[in-house]
Amino acid sequence: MSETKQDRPSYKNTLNLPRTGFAMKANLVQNEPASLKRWQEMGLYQRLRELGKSRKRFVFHDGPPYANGPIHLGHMLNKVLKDIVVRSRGMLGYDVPYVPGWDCHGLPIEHKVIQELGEQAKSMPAIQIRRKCKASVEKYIKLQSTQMQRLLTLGDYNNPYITMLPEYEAAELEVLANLVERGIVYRGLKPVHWSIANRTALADAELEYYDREDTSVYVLFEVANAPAGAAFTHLMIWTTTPWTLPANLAVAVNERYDYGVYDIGNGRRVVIAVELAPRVLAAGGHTGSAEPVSVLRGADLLCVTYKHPFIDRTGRVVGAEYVTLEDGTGLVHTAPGHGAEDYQTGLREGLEIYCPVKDDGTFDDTVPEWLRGVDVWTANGKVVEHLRASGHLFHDHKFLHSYPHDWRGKSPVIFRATEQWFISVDKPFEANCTTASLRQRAIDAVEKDVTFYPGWGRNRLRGMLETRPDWCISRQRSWGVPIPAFYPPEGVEGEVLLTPASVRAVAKLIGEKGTDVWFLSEARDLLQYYDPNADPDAPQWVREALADPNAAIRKGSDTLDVWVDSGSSWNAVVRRRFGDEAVPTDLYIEGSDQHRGWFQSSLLLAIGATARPPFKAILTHGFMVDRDGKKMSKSLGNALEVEDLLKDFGADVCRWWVSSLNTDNDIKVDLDYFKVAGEEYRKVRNTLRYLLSNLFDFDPKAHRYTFTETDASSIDAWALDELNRLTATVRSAYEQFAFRKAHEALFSFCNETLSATYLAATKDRLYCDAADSPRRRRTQTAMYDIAHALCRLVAPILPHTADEAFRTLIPDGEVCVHLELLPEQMPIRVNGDWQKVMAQREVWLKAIEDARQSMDIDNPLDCGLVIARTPELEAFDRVDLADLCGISRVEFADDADQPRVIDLRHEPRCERSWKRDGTVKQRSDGGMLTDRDAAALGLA
RNA sequence: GGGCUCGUAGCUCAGUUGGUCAGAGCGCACCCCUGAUAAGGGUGAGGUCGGAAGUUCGAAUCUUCCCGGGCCCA
Repeated sequence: MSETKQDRPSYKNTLNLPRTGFAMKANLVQNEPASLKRWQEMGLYQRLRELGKSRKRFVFHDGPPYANGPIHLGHMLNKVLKDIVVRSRGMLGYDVPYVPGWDCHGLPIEHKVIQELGEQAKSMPAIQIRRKCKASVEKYIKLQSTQMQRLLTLGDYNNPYITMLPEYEAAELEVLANLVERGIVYRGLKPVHWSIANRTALADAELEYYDREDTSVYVLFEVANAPAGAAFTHLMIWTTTPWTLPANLAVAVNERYDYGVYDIGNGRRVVIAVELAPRVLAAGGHTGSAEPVSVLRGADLLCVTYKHPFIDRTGRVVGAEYVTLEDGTGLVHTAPGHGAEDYQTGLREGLEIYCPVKDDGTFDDTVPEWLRGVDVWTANGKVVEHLRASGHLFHDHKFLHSYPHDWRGKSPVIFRATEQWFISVDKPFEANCTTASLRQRAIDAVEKDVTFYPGWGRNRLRGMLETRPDWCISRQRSWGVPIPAFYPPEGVEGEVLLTPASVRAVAKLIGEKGTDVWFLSEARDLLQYYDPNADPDAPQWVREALADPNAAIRKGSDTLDVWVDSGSSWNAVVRRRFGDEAVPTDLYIEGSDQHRGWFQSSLLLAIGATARPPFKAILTHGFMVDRDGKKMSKSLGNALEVEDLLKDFGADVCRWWVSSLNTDNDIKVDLDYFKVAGEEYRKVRNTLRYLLSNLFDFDPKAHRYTFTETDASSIDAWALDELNRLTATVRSAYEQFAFRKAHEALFSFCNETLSATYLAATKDRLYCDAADSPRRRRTQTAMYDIAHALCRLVAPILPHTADEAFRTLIPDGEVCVHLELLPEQMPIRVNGDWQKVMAQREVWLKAIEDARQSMDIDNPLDCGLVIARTPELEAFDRVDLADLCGISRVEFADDADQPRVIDLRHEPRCERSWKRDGTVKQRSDGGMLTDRDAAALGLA
């Protein structure tokens, strides 16, 4: 035990120890903004567009987030995924323009602005509200843009698309004009929440629910025409809104329920759902038997018709799934003009969407005399009394229920059918030499022309298309793109003006002045580009009215559903910026909720306008849930903030986390997962750092080693072959948008192939060989190529770290890894038996571990290994094999069926390399050295 | 209530058309190194594949039902 460091020469400073300026600690939070700034200053996005001029284009189109707050985790996931696509496709050799966009119009923003304004909003003209909305949107676009760029996403942030800019709005109206030209835009009735006080439609977000006392009534409808042998005379319905009874056109039943016939006296046999009958009969004070005379299925009632209790008309029984046994009688009063479900039923059954209530809440002249001009609240009482008097009322009672109120006026709202604009999904139109409906064309496209990632997206989108109703595209709002419709002057009969030519004329004006012009100008001025004489579709009144300077043409006050805004982006952005051939776009990426939202609105508008889908492929990702799989929300307190994550971990760690996910379904989020991602990131970073640090004295121009046939069995050839495998895996993963696969391969390569195997095995030669030894230079050559390739392979995921490492590897000042392409396969000859050797290594390591336990050896360098002599193994360098096991030497033996570990502690130990390889002896400087170390020092 | 979808070791995930498929990494435990050091290496322990029934010679993998999530509707 005399080998103490004190009395022996120290060789540490004769070693080629690693050194590098690439810090172990990433300091992402400080350093990433510097990368961002560097890329901005060098015009990285523009330079990539320049490089891309000669390349095939891959058009990826961004779905616009809503500009109404800071970005959240969902945005982070979405934007990072998109950025990995953009960067990886670019490095695969495509030209990938990326134009980020923002969705600006719509109720949530208007709602928030109005709420902030408070009382004064009521008296404010639309144009003022719009200006406030615009300011709010601009604020959030700025914020979100900064945050997205902080996530190191690359795009045309200097020239994004913004749906409230005139050029966008004009392009959107062009799409509308095309749909009008197809003949599939029409005006029809639809019930909406209606504020009588404000004479306006309200959206769900504008409702507040308060308790209200109303009268609920059980009403008898006399059967007009029942199936032969039917034992009933009346149907009993229940409603809490007696004022809607004048609009009753049907009674809905659930076909699967049992309905009983009950004798309630005076020859009346009434139908009530069996399950509800006892309650109903008791409530009505019925004293007779509660046993049904007979029982039938809901389906058996479908052909029944009945007489309206106070209007001369018959209604009929229809089936509806929404009929439940919670309240009422199991027979639901249906007024298609006064209820959402009733409306759907009405559409399906071909009923009139009948609404006798005017915008001031009073009845029109289509109702009986005694109700005309009466407001609905007064009508409630009148209807009840009328029913009572005529013997149609079985029971009535006051009750308290939660009822929607206008959040501004606090007054109760009603459901009222109003005129709205629709896009028909079932009306066939001519295009591409075929006649088919929008629905059919969309389904065909989904079946044949669109690729879905994951595949089940196709089923989902198709299912939604199959069942969706006509698209109601009008909203009674201020903050949106106006529907450019014109109505004849008061007192003049005539159809509304909305023709392809008129829409295009207004689109031209809006393209110049923006949609504010609609709210600021007279109808006549809005039509300045419109020539009715050149428009064969122009209604007659338009020609006359435009010719008469005194005619007061009225402009419409509806705006377009915001989904028409974003759904037009394939035209407003892709086609306008990149030309006709850029549509269909190669890829859309959004959360799976967009099967109903943007994917569908884009698909319908593009097919309606061009008869082609807007995209070739759709990639969807799931939603964030917490670690228990529950929905994330601020109110539950389980939401993480993007700002915090960026501050605590940095963008590259967040991106590394995103790339680790299986994004097909729900995505669990928890702070701990970011810590794990941080650990993995450090591993990757350290691996890169170690590669770089061992290249400190390597100049590829001067020192590159040329591999030959004889190097095929070297561990360096093995490592380069592994790099080729990695390259193939990662390229393929990027091509298939399988980022998790790329992530896994990259991590495994850094962690196992490099850190635990190759770098551990080559450490000795890098440190102890003569700096210029061919063996060392060969390893450095391999490591250089590996580092160079690895930087590029991780660049789409870790843009900052990859560039930092790349710039360390090539200390030129000018390079940027994001201007490079992904590596290709390198020509390298490798001994195919390496795979077997690596499998054997597992066995050897196990044997060594066992021996260290049984022989009480601490340091593996005190071990040698005897292994079977086979022609296969003898092709390999025994030093390589020993280094792979971290031991001093390997010997072959004919009798070594099982690997045999030998204790070398009795042999001399090299004071420089710490190996006991059998060549250690005292050298001319007095030190104990191996032959290799002596040679490295030039000693005899 | 309906459509689509998910539920594999503590965690994140692989598991093609049913037959060594019960796997990987992380984490954890133990050990080593101290010339990648707020680093590095080795070994090991963990799961009746959400539950039940069924089809089959054989199922994590097919069918049905149930339980628990998610998105979108109602």
